[in-house]
Amino acid sequence: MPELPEVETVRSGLAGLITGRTILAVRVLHPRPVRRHVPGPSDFESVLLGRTFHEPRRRGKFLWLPLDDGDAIVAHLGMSGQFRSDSPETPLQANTRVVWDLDDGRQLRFVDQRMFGGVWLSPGGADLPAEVTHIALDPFDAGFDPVAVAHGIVRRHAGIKRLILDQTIVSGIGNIYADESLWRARLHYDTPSSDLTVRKVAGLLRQAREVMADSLSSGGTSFDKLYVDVNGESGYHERSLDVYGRAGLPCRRCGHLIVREAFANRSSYRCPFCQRRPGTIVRP
DNA sequence: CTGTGGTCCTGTATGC
DNA sequence: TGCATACAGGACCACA
Repeated sequence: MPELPEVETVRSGLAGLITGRTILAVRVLHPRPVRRHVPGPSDFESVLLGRTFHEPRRRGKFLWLPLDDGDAIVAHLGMSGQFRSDSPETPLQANTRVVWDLDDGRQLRFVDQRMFGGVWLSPGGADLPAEVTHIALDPFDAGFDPVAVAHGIVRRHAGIKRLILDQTIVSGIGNIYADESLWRARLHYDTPSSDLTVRKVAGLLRQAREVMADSLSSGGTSFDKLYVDVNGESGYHERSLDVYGRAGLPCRRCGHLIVREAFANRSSYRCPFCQRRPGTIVRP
């Protein structure tokens, strides 16, 4: 479940491991994770040889690894993707999909159980890959303007959670941080965006930035071995989540029991008191 | 253009 | 015990 804080943790970890390193060999162990590399798996193995990494970059949940000639390797972790740095003597982890041999004698490995993620070459993509241009700025970007984004959101007509999950409106937010942000802003996930004020939506976006910053400071959220950093270490932020995954447990604000509801093919968690369904009348 | 729902994947947990 | 089903969900795409 890598969202922005987890992807940023991976990016900064990669920065110290691959920046300035040259690729000596590439092995693709499963074709699916390179499905977006149109020339195919064997081309991916040959076309990268001899190129050198610059510092990895990120927008929302997309990563890219600029190369010294102006191209870039684009990477998305999907649901379960991991980058690992290992000695070549270390046996390959289960579900290892792509391996790069680097000129410092280490291996970079892309491991992905469910294979929703992938890696591919983006010609000329060092500055901003074409495959990432449709992704909106994330709340950590210096150019991110919560009020401007909020104006766009209140002009739309969908449930607020759907819109903050839309990576072309604001990027980096996934199911966990959407629920956490909505809890902090005391909003029901299905509140029609057109019923909200710009001020309220801008506040929600600032909450999203805060909750993701809190998570980033502790290395990202993880529940299991599906998200780990480049050294295989889990983050510990799950202890401080307020609603996500807490069905049946008391709301930390008011004590009402958190509920889990199906929404848009996924789960949503909310406090039935702090985050009432829009239009619900509550008598004192 | 906007909104909605289905699909891809595999490992783990749960139910009968 | 064993098999079947549900579930996890980010990005993309088809369709109304």
